[in-house]
Amino acid sequence: MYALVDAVAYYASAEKVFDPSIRRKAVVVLTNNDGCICAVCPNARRLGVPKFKPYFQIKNFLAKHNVVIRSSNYELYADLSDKMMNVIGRFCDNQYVYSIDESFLEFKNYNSLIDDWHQYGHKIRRAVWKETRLPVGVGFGTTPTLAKAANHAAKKLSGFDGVAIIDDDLSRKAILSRMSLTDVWGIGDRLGNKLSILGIKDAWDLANQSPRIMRNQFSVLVERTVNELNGVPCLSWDEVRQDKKEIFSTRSLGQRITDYNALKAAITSHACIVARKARQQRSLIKRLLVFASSSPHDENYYKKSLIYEFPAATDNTIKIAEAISYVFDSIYLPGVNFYRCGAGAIELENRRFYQQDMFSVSINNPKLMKCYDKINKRYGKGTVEVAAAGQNEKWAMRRNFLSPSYTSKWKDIPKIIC
DNA sequence: TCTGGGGTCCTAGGACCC
DNA sequence: TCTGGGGTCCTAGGACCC
Repeated sequence: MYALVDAVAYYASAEKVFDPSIRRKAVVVLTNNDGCICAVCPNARRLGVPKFKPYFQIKNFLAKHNVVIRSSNYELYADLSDKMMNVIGRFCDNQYVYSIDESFLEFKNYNSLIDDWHQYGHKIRRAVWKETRLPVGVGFGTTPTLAKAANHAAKKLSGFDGVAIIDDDLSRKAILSRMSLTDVWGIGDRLGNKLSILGIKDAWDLANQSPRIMRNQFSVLVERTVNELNGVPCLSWDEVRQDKKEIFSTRSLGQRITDYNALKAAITSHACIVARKARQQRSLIKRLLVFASSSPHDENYYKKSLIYEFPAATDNTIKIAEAISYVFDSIYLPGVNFYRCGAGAIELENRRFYQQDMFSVSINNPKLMKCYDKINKRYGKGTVEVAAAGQNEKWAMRRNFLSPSYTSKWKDIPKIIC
């Protein structure tokens, strides 16, 4: 048995944790630079607030309905996510944290222990609420895709109370026949359209297609989805939680940059984030893509990217920052209003199979990086930083509706006044 | 005044080589 | 009359997810 547990409108719910005054209100959270709406709490959803619409286009509507607006507070969300994941992880054999608010659970040795999955789901929900004040939905299924479907039902379909289970044909049909194609994990707008042209109307229809034909007409991915919808596991636990093949860090800049040093610092700090993420999954970076561009909405759209190949794959932040200085001059162009930039590891190697560089004196020093990560974990991000990543915040993102970092900054710790 | 997210994976097509 | 291979690498763009 698998489960998918995720938070209801996570960012919006996270904003409500330390601010009970907005718990019953309609709340939305904006993306970086307050660009688009990226989280809509149930109350706001009822008003019809759409997800991923540019904020400035819907500003008046939100004001009219007294919707509470918040900028993304990643420090807060990341910290609450850790707490939430810790609670959830206690309830299963294996947990795979799939995104900031979702985790897959695997139950190997529980089948004989649990006679009522519905109750068990509520146990998880209650524990998470009690310890973090975050509302979660729990979906159980015999494959990861069915667990996802059950999770959808738990949160979005009437008649469910935050928990849903797909463990036999009856429950499978009952839920899938009420789900649209694009509610199925792996089916987006495009595939949804193409499938509906073939007369496939909902998730249940899709489940009843021949996997072979789906493979021929579309791809092996759709075939896999069909199989999974029928309870045939195709995504093994290891496949669900494979290491990333690419790791990117990119961002739109709070304000446009023309300055050489400012852009260089911004890109360097992205590269350092990539390095940190690579270390987390024990990968080394062989090739790093570096890019910067103006806004695609501007005239004279400028975009330049370069690939730096390391002689020997590395996860060393210092070497990676160094690489930026090698390529930066070929990316920067005076006079361009840079709007986006970033870096991405596009070829990763497993550290276990590390090939040492015969000609390099300094080998990868895992101790240094371990220490570096530990300090930053203990004392907060940015405590130790490569100087080239810069201290100046000129390019920091725009966050006009930022809530306090209640759990990660001393000055923001909530005070209880009696 | 001006505003338009971020991450990952996959594939088609072009360039180049032998 | 018409015909012309196969592999690798790179890039841009598509698709999907949250």
